[in-house]
Amino acid sequence: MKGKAGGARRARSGRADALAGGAVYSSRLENHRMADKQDEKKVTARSVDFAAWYNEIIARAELADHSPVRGCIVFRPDGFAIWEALRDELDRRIKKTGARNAYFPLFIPQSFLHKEAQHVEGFAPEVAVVTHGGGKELEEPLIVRPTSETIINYMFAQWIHSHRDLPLMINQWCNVVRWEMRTRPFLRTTEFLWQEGHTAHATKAEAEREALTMLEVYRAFVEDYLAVPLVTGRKSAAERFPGAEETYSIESLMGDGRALQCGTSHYLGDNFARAFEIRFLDTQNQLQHPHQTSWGVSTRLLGAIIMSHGDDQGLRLPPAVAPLQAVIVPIWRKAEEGEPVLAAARAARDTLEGAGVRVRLDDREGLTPGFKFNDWEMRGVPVRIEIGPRDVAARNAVLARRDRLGREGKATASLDGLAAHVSALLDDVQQSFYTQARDAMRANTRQFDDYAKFRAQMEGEGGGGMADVYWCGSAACETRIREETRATCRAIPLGQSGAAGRCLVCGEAAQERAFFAKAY
RNA sequence: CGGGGCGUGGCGCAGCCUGGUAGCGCACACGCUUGGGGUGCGUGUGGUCGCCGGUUCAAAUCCGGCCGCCCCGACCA
Repeated sequence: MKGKAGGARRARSGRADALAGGAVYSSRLENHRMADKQDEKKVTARSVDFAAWYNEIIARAELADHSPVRGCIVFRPDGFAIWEALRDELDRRIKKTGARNAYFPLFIPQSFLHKEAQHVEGFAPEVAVVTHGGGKELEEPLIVRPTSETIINYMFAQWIHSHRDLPLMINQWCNVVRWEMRTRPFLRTTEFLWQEGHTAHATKAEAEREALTMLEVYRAFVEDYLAVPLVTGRKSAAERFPGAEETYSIESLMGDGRALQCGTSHYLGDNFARAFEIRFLDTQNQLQHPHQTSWGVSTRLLGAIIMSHGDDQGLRLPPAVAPLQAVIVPIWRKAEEGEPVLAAARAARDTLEGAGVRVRLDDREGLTPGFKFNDWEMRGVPVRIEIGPRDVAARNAVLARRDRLGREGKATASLDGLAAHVSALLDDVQQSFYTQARDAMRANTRQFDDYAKFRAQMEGEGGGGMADVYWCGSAACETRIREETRATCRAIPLGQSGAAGRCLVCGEAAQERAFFAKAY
C-alpha cells in the first residue's frame, strides 16, 4: 500500500502543480500548498486514476487494511459486515437448492493434488506447502487448500456406495490460499474467503443441470442483491477450471473497462470420481462413477461491488449489503436548538431501527454537518437523513440519496411514516445502482466485425471495455487475441440462436458470439 | 529473475548536493469557535531518519555492504 498510495499522492500533487501553473511566481508555492490541502480531503477521482482510487477508498472507508504478510489483507468491521450480509443471503439461496453445509480441513496431503492430472497442473505452482510440524519435518508434506476438490472427493468415495446416496450436495464456507504473483485487495489475495459447493450425481444430465442451476443462482444473487450487472456463459477451453469438462461463469465489467470474473460453476464429468475411485451401484446393480460439479464465489465480490458502484465521491454500497443503510445527521445552530433536534433524531432512529433499517445517528460533536455529509458519502451509506430546527418545526426530515448527489438527490419527507419512506427509498436506490451499472456496462460493450478496430479499442485507454464478437472457437484465434491485445475470452453466452457469422480473427465460419475483454 | 524507483512521527513529504538544534501538511488529543455541503484559531502528543559497519570532534546528510517495499515485464485456476 505504501508505494501505491504514494503513487496516488504523486498523481494528485501533479494535478495541484498544474492548477497552480498560471499563478504568479511569488505565490506559486502558497498556491501549491492550498491546492494540496483541499485535495487531501478528497479521494483521487475515479476517472483520474482508477487503481489509486480503488486502493484509497478501501483504506478510507475502512473496509480493509494490509497485513504484514504480502498479499494478505485484514477485513475491517465495515468490510467484513458486507461479506457477512452477502454470505448470509447467498447461504440461504444455496440451501434452498438442496445443498448442506459442512467443513473440510485446511490441510490436504500433498499426494491428493497429484491424483487428477489437469488439476495438479493448474494448481501446483500456486500452492503453499507445509513441510514442518511439531518441530520436525513431516513424512508427507501437507498443502494448504487452494480449493477442496481433492479432500472432498476423497471423503465422497467413502460416503457414496449406492444411487440412494445421490445426489450428494455439499457446500462449505472457508478460506483458501493461492500464492499469486500479483495481488490486489479483494480481487486477488493470497488468502481469501469463499464458498465452494461440491455435488455428485447419478447421471451426466443431472450434474450438467446442477452446474447450470448454480450459475443461475449466482446470476440472480449478484444482479439482484449486489446490483452488479453480468454477462454469463461458458468458458473457452483455455479458461476452463483445471479438471473440469465445462466451466460456466458470471462476468461483470468494471468502471475502468476491465472485466471481472465474479463466480464460476463447473461440470466436472467423472474426472475426479475416477481419480478418487468414487463408485456407486445403480438401479441395475451396475457399478458407476458419479458425475460431479463444483461452484464458488469469493470475497472478490467485494471488489466487484466497489468497482461497479463507486464514484468520485467514494464508495457506494447497495442497500441490501450496506452495513449502514441510513445515517441521521442532526443540524442546529444555537445551543437551545440542540436538544429538540437531537430528540427528534433519536426518535427517528428508534423508529427506523424498529422497522429493521440499519441506521445510525451521527451525534458526534465538533464536526460540521457538511463534513459528516461528505464522510458518509465517502463510506457509501445509501441514504442520509438530515434533521434540523426547520424540520423539527414542520415534523419533517430531509432524505438524501447516494445515487444522486447534491440538491437533486434531496427530498423532504414527513417524520410520520418515515420508516415507510426510507424503506421505499432504499429499494429505489438498490434498483438505481443496478440500472446505472447496467447502463454503464452496455455503453461499454461493443460489437466488432473488424479485427483492426477491435485491436485499436483494446489498446486504447480505459481498459477496452467488453467486446461482443464472432469467434470460430479455435485456440489459435483466441491465443492471437490474447497475445496481441491482452484480452481474453470471458464468456460464450448460452442458448445462442445459431445465426452464424465470420470469426473476428480468421474470417472462417463461426457458429457463436463470445465476449472478450481485458480482465482482472 | 531482468529494468526502473523509493526507505525520515500513523499517512504524505521536505531536509541530504555543501556534515553541526529533525521540519512541514494531514491525522490524533484538548480548548474556544463554528454548524442546512469538507468551519476557523490556539495549545499539545508523537520520530534511536530501514539495518550493519566505516570516515569524522560531529552523520538523516559522505563511503561500503545488507535488508525491505513499490512500479514495468515474465506469471495469473
